[in-house]
Amino acid sequence: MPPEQFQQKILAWFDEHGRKDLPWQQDINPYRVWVSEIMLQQTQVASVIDYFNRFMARFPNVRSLADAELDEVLQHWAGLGYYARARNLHKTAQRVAANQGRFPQTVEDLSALPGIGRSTAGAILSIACGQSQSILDGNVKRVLARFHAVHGWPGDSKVTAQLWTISSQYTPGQRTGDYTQAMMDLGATLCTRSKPRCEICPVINGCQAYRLDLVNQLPEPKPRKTLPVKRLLFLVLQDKQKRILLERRPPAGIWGGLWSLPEFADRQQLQDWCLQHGYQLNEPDALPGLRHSFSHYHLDYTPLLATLQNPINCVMEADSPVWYKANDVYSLGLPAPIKRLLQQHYLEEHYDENG
DNA sequence: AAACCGGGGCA
DNA sequence: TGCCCAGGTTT
Repeated sequence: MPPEQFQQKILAWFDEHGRKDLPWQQDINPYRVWVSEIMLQQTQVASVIDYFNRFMARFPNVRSLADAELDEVLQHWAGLGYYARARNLHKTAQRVAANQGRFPQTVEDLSALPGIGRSTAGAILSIACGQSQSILDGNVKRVLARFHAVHGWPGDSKVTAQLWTISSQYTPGQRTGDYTQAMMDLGATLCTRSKPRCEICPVINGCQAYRLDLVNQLPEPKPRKTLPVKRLLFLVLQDKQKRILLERRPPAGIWGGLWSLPEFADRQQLQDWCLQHGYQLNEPDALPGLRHSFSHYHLDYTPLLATLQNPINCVMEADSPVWYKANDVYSLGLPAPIKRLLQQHYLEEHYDENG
């Protein structure tokens, strides 16, 4: 989609559906836009409104903010979090006040101020100063990553650079302030991280992620440095003939379709399961915990050893569990950690029998 | 329980 | 240059 058409659709959507009655969209000036942008970096629109109004009532202009005690600024920030930003706000107000209250009018000079980066500078200059400058906040990153089907994590420097290029290509020469607000609004309300409302998006026609059915895959998440850990219990349940209970796993997911030991998130789940199946167990012995690592997570599991007290009513249903003797287990194609666990178990059993 | 957010600060 | 951080909200 050519940039002119993209801009026209975005601006038409903004005219019809965009929010235009937010407090910082009234009496627009660099000071109000700056404060609102800093607040909006960390908090949703709905909660920022009250903070912004109270902040403006107490610090109506950059001079009043510069002259205030830091403690009072922090008090008005209390509850927003990221308190370093309130300190930066105060420091920057003092620098701007020292410049006769005039904000720098270039991205370079603006972003030299504490707490103002390239994107915030672009927002201030486009919204409050009528300049044609691009932004790239989290919302716009998501919109553009999807629109151009940009793979990779947007926080990666190469991906960020790519997205800045795209952002510049689409930024209009006219009505840039409205366009900036529209893009942030679109990302916040339609092109959301989960459950995006593509069916009412003004630029669905040109959206590559939509065309390729990648909307839910893009933007890609931050690569995990440490793999997540899942914890569960495996039940080694033995009957009086020393057979072990095995279940067939569901066809999808890890070890799909393989035989395995019954697994539980916790002991309560185990109890419920026993009740459901009419199994009466002695109190299970927990063996030392073990770890099995997959490419995408670590599985920390605790084997529980228990003995069945009551005889089994053998129900021959399609997905009923089976009881297997030691030797049969090995021919069954078990997941490696389960196989190891059972081998270990039988070795110990054997050892016990022989004293 | 973990991702997210834009910029600062440090190796 | 790249990594970690803050801290409240969302998923």
